[in-house]
Amino acid sequence: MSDRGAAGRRARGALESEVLAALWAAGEPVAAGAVREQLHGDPAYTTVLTILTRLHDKGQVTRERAGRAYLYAAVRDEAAHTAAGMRALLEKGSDRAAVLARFVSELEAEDEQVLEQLLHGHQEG
Amino acid sequence: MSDRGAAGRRARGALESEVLAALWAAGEPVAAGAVREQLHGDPAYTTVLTILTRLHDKGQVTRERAGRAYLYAAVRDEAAHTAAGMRALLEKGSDRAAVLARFVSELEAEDEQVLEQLLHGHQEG
DNA sequence: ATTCATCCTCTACGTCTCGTAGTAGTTTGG
DNA sequence: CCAAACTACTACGAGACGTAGAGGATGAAT
Repeated sequence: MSDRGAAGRRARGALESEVLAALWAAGEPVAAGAVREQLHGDPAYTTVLTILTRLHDKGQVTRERAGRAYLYAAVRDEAAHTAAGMRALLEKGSDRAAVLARFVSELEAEDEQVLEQLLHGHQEG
Repeated sequence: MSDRGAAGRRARGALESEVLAALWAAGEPVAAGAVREQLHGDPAYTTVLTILTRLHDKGQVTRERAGRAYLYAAVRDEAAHTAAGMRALLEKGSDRAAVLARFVSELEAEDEQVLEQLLHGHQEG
């Protein structure tokens, strides 16, 4: 019955994101059932399995046997995942410098400072 | 029949990207026919129109009347478009600092220098 | 070994977005 | 008014994803 209530079906990609988030939150390999418990809307067990299997097929998730069950883990943590997406976008463009310029120009001041510190720390080695 | 040859159908999103790229390359508002000429695979005129209309519906493209025709233009240039995508990813994450750390840690040295210069120039206020 | 409870695999369907394109309507120039 | 060019409307196929049931496999308990 999936009490997604009036929400109905999730948006495209939402469940995959939620599953990944659950994996990140767990911090260690977890079984499908455990993942399911972290999801909103109480999806069926098989639904979660399907998502985990698809993520596995796409290489975004690894799994290891633990007795009769599999324990799933995200290949990358959230930060790496997001950063990889950002780099993918950056590299798809034709003028990376221009993209970076735009990127920082609309970045929040706080993030900007974080960035600068990261760059300094990374360059003095 | 569109001789995309053995290539067959484009991947999801590919045509939209190509259309945007054509718009960026043009640099000024262009008619659908002109856009079409820049595309690979010789898609039908109406196909291009459909894509332009959809992009317009999504607010990614503007159009202005020019006699009987419309002239289309991308709302953002490529750099802004890509940068916006990157920022959207960044802001979706829960730990922006961590994401930025990952981002720069795997960035090419060249891009890293560009970034640092941009930050310096931008922070002198 | 048999049974039970889990967990997994296979299969399937609905929906949404996108690639692709035809047909009909509109506008403009001759 | 007619033809050419352009737009709008409509539609279909495919792929990804949300969702989930039926049935197979396997470890544990008896």
